[in-house]
Amino acid sequence: MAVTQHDIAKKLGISQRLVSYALTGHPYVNEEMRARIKQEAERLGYRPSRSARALVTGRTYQITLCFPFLGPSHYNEIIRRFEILARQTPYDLLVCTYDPNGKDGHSPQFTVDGMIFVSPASRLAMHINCPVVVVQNQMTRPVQAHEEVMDRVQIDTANAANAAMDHLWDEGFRRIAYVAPKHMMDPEDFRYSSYLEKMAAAGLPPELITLPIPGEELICQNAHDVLKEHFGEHGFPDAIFCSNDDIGIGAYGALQEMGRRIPHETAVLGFDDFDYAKYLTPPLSSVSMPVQEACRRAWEMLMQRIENASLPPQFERFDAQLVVRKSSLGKSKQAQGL
Amino acid sequence: MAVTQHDIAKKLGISQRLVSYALTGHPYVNEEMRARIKQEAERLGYRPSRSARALVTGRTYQITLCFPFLGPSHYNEIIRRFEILARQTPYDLLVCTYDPNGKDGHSPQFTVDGMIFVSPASRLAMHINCPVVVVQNQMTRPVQAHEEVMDRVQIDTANAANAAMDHLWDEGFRRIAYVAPKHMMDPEDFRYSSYLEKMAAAGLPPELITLPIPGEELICQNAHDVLKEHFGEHGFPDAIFCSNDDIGIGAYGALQEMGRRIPHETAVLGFDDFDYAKYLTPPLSSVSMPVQEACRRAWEMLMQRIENASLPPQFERFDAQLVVRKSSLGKSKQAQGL
DNA sequence: CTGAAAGCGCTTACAG
DNA sequence: CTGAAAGCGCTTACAG
Repeated sequence: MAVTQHDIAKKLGISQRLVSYALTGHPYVNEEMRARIKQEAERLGYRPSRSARALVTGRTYQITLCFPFLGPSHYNEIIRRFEILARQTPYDLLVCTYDPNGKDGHSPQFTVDGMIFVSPASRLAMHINCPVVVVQNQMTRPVQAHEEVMDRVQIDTANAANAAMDHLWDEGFRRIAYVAPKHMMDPEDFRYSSYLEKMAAAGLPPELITLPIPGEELICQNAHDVLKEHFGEHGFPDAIFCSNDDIGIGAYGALQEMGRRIPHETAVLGFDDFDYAKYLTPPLSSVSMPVQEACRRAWEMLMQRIENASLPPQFERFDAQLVVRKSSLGKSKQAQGL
Repeated sequence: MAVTQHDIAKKLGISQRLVSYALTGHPYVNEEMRARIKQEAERLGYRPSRSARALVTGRTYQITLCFPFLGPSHYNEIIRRFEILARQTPYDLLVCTYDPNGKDGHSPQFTVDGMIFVSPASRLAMHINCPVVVVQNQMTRPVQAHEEVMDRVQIDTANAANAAMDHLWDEGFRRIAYVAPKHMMDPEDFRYSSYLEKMAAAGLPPELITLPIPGEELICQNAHDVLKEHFGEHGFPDAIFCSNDDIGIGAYGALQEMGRRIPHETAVLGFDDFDYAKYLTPPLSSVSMPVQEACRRAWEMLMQRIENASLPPQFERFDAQLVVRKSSLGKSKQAQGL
């Protein structure tokens, strides 16, 4: 099968241990010998067995990145950021999905050096007995006991979500709909709660448009289909607050196909501020997430936790921020050509 | 440290081997004992060491998915598809980037059961001594000797790329620009060669707009910035042929900000047909890639190669297909309101 | 500096 | 059915 250190040693008439020392940079090897060994390793096409190394060192040099599902551009950006970070370290990156509602059924079965959970998985992460960092949106509920002992990077969405609803209101929109997949119609989520509160305060009925939980189908397509049907049955809202930008794009498509102009007839506001938002026609208002900073900090926390398991819980918050673009401007600002 | 099979055995007063048999489903264990062992394993929070298992079985149950870089929505869809496939098997998915020009410097150092290279990496993949499948676009050059012995899923882009250029021409556009990152300005790439040939046949000078090779910056933003500058200096082409849809979105942004209407004043045609294409304003013409089928087939090939290393080289081709939408319609069709 | 060896946590033939 | 054991490919203390 594969070439081992033993093969190299035999070829060179030396001990296997010397090969190991030479290859891992142990100082007790003279440089001439090290060079010969490395050359022979290369010649034979030697590749170290990560399993064997991991077994003896207790380190896999693998980090698992866990999402509730894949698809959203926002997650794509997160994977991209973590890959850039991982590339600068000896760690490799595993990507997997978990069932956020499953107890721990879908959670990765095997050992890695650390895990990063994106989003609501704090319940799941609790059962993992390796270094874990959770990147999650701030919730309306107080921090739970099991969360307080975890390393967490929190994105504060409360202000931004409130600002988004205030903005839509101030722009003069009254019939405002909220669109989200089923699992995000959650009173603990600030998007949802901000929406409900604002509408309740105004004495207006909420208009909730629920999408299926993302599976194999595409989120933007789900959104497009459901919204077209909704508009056909109930007519058009003045504004649509989307729980992410993928839904926002679906809304753009639905409105456009039905001849409805954005924002003149129906305004759209997204969430996550993905890369494309500012280049859409019209540019999509959204809530910007500090992805790069959050990922960098999460990675740093994880590295420190791996170094030192007894570190006190680490915590850092970053603010999400409303970004107003043309897609959510009311009649007065539109007239000003803003 | 972590709980081992030995710990479970000691607690139950049985041998470690019995624990192993019980957990891996070996028939030589009576069901009552198996249940007791499984229960105790659960109670202790046992998780098998993948390193130890891999060391003895020679299987890591890990597959590495390699991209030249991350970022494009098209790659996001590919990751998503492979994750869905992997989830139905015992395999985990690693995601990494490689330097397509490096000899093998950046290639993953460690052993996995198989690798999937997306895009041009055939040179690199050649040096890997584990099962490899390459998913690549058809090239203008003949298949090379080292490629013929590899398992390959090929996307045939020749017809679609020609059809795209013919379409732009037939719609009446004459000043057509081609936009691509530097490494894709490659005569072996059918997008580029189709473009050059069509322009040459028409006796028109090519208008090549070169983007930097994707790094940490975003592709759509690079495209946006470079295009704005180009338009400012050289004015607007009649149509823009983009080597992927991320660039297409950047073009939308640049044109929109400069007050140029699509397609009335400048048409845009993308490549990859990402999820958002049909929901953009106007819907983006593109070339649709059979991502789901290609990924499914690549995964199947890899599983078969792992089962049987002596299988003859596997090969399958899928066709890319031009999808005409509103963004590339010429004046006559626009007038018809199509 | 180097040889002979223990051991990481598993799987799996080999005897009983 | 089960006990005692070999061995996967490494790293690393322990003697010399």
